[in-house]
Amino acid sequence: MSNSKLYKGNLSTIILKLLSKEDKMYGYEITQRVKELTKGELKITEGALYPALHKLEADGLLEVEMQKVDNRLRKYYKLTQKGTTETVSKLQELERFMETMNGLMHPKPSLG
Amino acid sequence: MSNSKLYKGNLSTIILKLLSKEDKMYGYEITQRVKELTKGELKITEGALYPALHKLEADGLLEVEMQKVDNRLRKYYKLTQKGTTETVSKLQELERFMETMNGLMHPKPSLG
DNA sequence: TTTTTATGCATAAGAAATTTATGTATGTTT
DNA sequence: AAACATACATAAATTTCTTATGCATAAAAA
Repeated sequence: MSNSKLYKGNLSTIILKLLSKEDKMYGYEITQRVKELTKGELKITEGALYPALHKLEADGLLEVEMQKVDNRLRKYYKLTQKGTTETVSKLQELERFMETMNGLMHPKPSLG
Repeated sequence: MSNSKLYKGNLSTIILKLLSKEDKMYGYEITQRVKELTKGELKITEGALYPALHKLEADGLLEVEMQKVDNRLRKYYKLTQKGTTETVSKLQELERFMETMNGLMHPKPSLG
């Protein structure tokens, strides 16, 4: 991912989230979707994306289905059962992280 | 930092933010303050904190002032001019990141 | 009174995630 | 013919963090 180092550690969560509402996606599609959704703010690099996908597959969270379209090979990924479960917990973790960071950045003055 | 890998890349921003409203703080104090503010969610480890402080100092964002309290040595850090400027831009970057992540996690269905 | 916990700093080895730089290949646009 | 878009992949280097130590003083607990 370019643009910033802030996104570190969230790539797999982003991938899982996208797949949780799309049934199946291929790598290049993911990079484009993220670019769209973030209005160009977040650009996932291939060097980060593909190893991440491979790891998610190796961990049993994603499964692969090859498909040839227009003479180009696409590698479609979809969530496994385990992946679906993991996605829920990863998203909860992320929400919690966001709240925690928010609490740090905008602390309420204690009333004590 | 323990608990999660999500916080990666944000440690220096957290440090700068705390110092921006405190004039000066020492390392141990920072770990305790973060623990308080996050209700124990985020625990900064020394292995992460001290190298981060040293880097911020090396980059000219922080300056040091030693002080002996109760026979124990404290190393107080405070923002330099450059550090104050950097803090503003780092905080803006973080806000933007949070909004971007939010947009990814809770996309508004396009009306097109 | 000895051990644990708290305070306070520091570094070093290893792991994890990413950036940057490549490489291959096809198809479309300029 | 060259550049750009599509589509995958890997490898070296970098950054950042965890885990494991190490030193030192002081208070609390066993």
